[in-house]
Amino acid sequence: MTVKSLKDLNPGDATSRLTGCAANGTVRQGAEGGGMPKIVDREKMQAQILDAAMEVFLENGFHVTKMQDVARRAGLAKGTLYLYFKSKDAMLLALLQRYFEDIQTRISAIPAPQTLSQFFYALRLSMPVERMAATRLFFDVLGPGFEDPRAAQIIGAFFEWLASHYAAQFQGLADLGELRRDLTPHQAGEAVTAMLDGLVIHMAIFGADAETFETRRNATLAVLESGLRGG
Amino acid sequence: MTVKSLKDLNPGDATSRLTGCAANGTVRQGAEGGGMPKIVDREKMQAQILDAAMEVFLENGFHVTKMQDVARRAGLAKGTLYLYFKSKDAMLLALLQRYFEDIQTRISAIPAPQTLSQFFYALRLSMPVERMAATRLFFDVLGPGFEDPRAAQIIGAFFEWLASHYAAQFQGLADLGELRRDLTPHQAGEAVTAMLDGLVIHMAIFGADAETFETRRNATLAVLESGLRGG
DNA sequence: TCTTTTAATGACTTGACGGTCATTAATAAG
DNA sequence: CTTATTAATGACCGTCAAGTCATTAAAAGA
Repeated sequence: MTVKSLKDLNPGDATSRLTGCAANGTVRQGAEGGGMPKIVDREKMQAQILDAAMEVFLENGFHVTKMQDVARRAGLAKGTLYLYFKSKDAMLLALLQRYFEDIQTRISAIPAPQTLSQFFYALRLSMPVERMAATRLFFDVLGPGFEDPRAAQIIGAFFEWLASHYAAQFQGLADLGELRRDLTPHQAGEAVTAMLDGLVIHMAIFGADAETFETRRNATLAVLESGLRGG
Repeated sequence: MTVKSLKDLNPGDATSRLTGCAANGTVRQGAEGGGMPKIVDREKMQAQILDAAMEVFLENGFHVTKMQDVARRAGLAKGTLYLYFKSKDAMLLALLQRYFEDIQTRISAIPAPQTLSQFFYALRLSMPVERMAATRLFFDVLGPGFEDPRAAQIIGAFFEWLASHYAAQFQGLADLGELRRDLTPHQAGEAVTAMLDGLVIHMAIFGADAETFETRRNATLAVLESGLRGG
């Protein structure tokens, strides 16, 4: 909390020290003579720390988790974390960025559906049960208890992207006559996004097992599918 | 946090001191002779404190709000709060209980709809824009950052009730042929509950203005309505 | 091996806030 | 007014965790 105007998620020099980064992950800079320092790959270290952080955040939540916990999981000392992330908040923001970029990449890779049924089939696949844990984590960070608005911005931007992604697919389906005529693809995209959120969040609230979730999901998707086809 | 086994939301004697509470709000107990004490109505004080707490929690969230803030808003000293609530957590739980009992009462008062359209009309009314702030507050308290499971239980119980309430209304609509045949009223209730959650939560995430929300809501409800009618 | 430069460490500092309690104020009967 | 009883107060305490920094370790050229 209390982070106001981070320009950079990295501490130290604003300009990355990785300018001369080699492919194998080690770095070389111009040798001036005398002894040469220990070198690490900052990006790789940051990634490893984020892996550890994601694990413990998912287990216990952001606010409950201490930097000490992250350090222990990463096999480092607490102080070391601050060589790679300016603060706990900065670490979280980097983590969110990476997480949603990853989801976005995976969803983008799914080929455009030719029918509504195909669309819903893909939907189920891109919405794994494991996402429940992540959703619970985001609760920690979306409410007014988290001062930095960037967390909400990152997540919000993802949902906007998702809605417009669905809208694009619905445009294609509309051209094929698979979508009711009185809804714009854009509106349909928004509706589906809201629906999916509701599903996952319900799972998170109730701590429902996978089976309960599937029943609910199927009912919800059935309603949604015939609702989109038109009545 | 760290509240493990609260038996009582009230501090002090387990048996309420309000046994002899008069209708006007003051209390009398058997006089033994000598001077008599200053008396206040515990329930009324608790209600006033909860009013103040709700205000500041909605403005800033649960974790960010200090007991000092609640006290200031209530026009009391911090220590006084602990005469009426055992802890900050206990205060929140009492607040949640009251809030959801209130919503439940109001929703229960809506007469049973005779058509699907009527149902959705009532739905819009029972889902005011102001609820967005409350939803944001609950994020604070639903995630893994909040140790006490009772908060999630209270909210979860409300949604279970809501789903079954909708299910009962859908049963009636099914008898009138207003509902598709391949969905049980129970399933439809779950679906609608998930959908509503998604809507409100989206508002909270995006900080959307009322107009944006209405557009989204209308699209979503249109999909839902024709989805429930059958395709 | 020696030296230079950077990386890693964890005890310590700092600040914050939930909760307590000795003290003071208020009430009302005698 | 006195006195008994309860209510209210806010300085204080204990705890806890984020973030710092003087110190130590590691790497690698000379």
